[in-house]
Amino acid sequence: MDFEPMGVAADLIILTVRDGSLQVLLIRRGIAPYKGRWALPGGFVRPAEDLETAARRELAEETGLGSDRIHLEQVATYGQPGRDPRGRVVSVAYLALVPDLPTPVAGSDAASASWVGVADVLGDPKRLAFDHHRILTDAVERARAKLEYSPLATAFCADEFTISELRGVYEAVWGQALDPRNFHRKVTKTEGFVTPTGATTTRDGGRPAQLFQRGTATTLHPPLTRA
Amino acid sequence: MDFEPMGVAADLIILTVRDGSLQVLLIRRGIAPYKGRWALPGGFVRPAEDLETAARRELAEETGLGSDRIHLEQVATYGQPGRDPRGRVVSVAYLALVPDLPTPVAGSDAASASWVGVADVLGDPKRLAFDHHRILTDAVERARAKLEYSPLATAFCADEFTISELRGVYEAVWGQALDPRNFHRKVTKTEGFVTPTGATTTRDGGRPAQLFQRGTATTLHPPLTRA
DNA sequence: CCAAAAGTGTTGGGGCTACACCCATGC
DNA sequence: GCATGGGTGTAGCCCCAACACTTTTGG
Repeated sequence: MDFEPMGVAADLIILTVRDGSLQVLLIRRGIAPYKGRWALPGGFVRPAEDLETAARRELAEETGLGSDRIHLEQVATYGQPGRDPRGRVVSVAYLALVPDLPTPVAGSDAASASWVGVADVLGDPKRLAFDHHRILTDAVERARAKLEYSPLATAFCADEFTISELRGVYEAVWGQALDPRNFHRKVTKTEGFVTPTGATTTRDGGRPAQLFQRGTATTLHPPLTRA
Repeated sequence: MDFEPMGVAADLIILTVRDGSLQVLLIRRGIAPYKGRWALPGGFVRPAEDLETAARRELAEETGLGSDRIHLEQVATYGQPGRDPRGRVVSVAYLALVPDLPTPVAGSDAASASWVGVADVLGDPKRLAFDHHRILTDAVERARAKLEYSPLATAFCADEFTISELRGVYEAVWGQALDPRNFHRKVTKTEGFVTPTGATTTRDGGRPAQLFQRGTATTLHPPLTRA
């Protein structure tokens, strides 16, 4: 075997919807390089550890969540020579979608981790360390695209949610208002997207709304459409 | 920096359409492990080399094509401990789509490289070395999905092609017959999918067919649909 | 002339957008 | 009662699958 050894890291793009906007969990770097700049959480993959296991471990460290039920998927791998000034590091990016957490960034080991609006970060290419702006761009586009043809938006919701809360997720991620009536019909008619629990809530005001859980579908036929 | 060094490889899934079926380029391994078994072509990323550059280099070695004009995209990264018995190797998989090459597997350095029907290989999970069956499965599904919403099918065609040749690509990749008349209308009406060259050919028999080139679109609105 | 493939026209049905309208709650 | 959001009905439009039909070649 004749290869140059490299560092392999798992970096996380942890997205949530809070206060009607899409937000990403960032940490402020305490050490060089890029000391004081914002960065995506992440760390090196351990010798006997699977890539996804490493990503779940980092996720648990950052959010304090036993992360089995959190949606996590690989996005892409970034390996430009020079992307990390300390040496040759290849980074595998994982996208995590989490519900609005009651405890904001609990057991985090990073001194300062916080939720930041995605629109703000994407608007300033110099805000993030390394090539993390590029990674975030790719991950957010992946999330936006997947809302169209998968039931993934439910990953942003609590166990039980109303249709209008689900619509709020779409509106935050896509940055676009949707017709509440047509959205309601489309979601409830699509086989396996959501299943009613029988309960209702008035937490959104107005007439009581039915509560739903995630369904069993993995793809949406037909898809929802942006713009 | 406190990390365990790992080998990073770029593996290739090179697909083409020949004789009406989707085929993949495989090499027969001359050395252990998995000696004598079929495998995807690939190799280690060099110290100062970008991941995609490594993939293009391997592609050129296997196909003999100056590969600038070949479609190449990253699919996913595989890093299970134990996936390579020789040590910890993380493999970044790249999907390449090539036209039916006049010279079958020219400048290949591997003793025996050949085109194999994808359906055959996918039907037998033990045919390929390492976790390459899994990698191939993922890459083929990616290709099938992308034909729906991108003009990527043209990557399988020569510089000039007829609509029915393009339809043949769809039928081979999706394993499904399409209506020639509706397909023709859909493709030619979709802005930027194909542009007519003005020339015609009778190489497919029957009435002369117009020749087309790839257009400039990157996504198809509306998409073509399977099943 | 006939076979074969290219390409156009047409029609009926399904789904979707846009909006009118009614329902059930809190205050 | 009135504001607020939940949910249903429906009309018109567009798209699209299905298929009849015409065109242009080779043999």
